[in-house]
Amino acid sequence: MAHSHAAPGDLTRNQGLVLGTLTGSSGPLSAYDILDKLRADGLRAPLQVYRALDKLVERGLAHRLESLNAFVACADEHCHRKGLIAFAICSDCGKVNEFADAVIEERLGNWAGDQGFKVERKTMEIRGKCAQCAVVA
Amino acid sequence: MAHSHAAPGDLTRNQGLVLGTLTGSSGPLSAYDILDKLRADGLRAPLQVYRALDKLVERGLAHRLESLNAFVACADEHCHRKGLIAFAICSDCGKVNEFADAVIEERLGNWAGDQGFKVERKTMEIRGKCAQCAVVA
DNA sequence: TATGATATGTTATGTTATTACGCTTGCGGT
DNA sequence: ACCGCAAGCGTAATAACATAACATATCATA
Repeated sequence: MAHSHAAPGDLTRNQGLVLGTLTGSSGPLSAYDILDKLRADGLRAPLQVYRALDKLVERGLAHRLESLNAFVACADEHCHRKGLIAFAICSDCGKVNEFADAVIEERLGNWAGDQGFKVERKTMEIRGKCAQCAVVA
Repeated sequence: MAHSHAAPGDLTRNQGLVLGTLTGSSGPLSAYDILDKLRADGLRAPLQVYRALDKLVERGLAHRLESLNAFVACADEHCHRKGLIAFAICSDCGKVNEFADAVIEERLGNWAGDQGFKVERKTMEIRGKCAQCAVVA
């Protein structure tokens, strides 16, 4: 399964804390942001956060935004998205919109097939102004 | 023009040195990799490299690979690609293949239009094994 | 020649991520 | 019950990536 969520009960303490922090945030958080929010819960070192994030990302419960060096909780709580996930990141308000597009994924698959390229991970991020922020500006 | 190359003569000394280093490399280089290669030419501080990279990226002569925190020279010397550029990065040999796909770009444009999202930058990177490395493995 | 825009050089600092090491916990096999 | 192993955890140190702040220099052009 490319993107299977699991019950929160499967999470370890640190993983649960980190996921909870991401879920409770309105925007992406860096690992150090998360660490700061979890000091009260006993976390002390970056590695504790990075290890939890690795597992969460591996299981599809969180995503890494490469262009931000930050993380978000997966917006899709019910596993509807199995494939490529794209992110639209507002450079004003910081909000992230997660979406999927089967056609894009197919084109990518075709290209890879033609080239003999064996895909392991895909990153797609667009930066700009969300509808709200575009109007204001 | 979204992606216009200019004559090398337009480049400053530092910009020329940095672009030359990227062009001479078979794979992506981090800013610090570049700095190390240019110490002999008198460069001493990361900022000198980052400033040159900023300009080169702005002019489309180089690209930043977000998922690697590294940079490559633009592979397209004659300005044929104006739009979204995607990168296929081999996790074995490190080589990067640059390509464009009009359909993907169109889908992205449609999505953005529907959402009222004003696109400023696009990042698309796929990680995996290139044809050569996939065979060997 | 004065002005402004762009580039440069240098030091210090901030931010993101990993290496290395050892201990603990849970669990299957004998 | 005991062993052995895999996964997780805690801590300290360090590596890798990036920017802030400030001073100086270069050059076109008004």
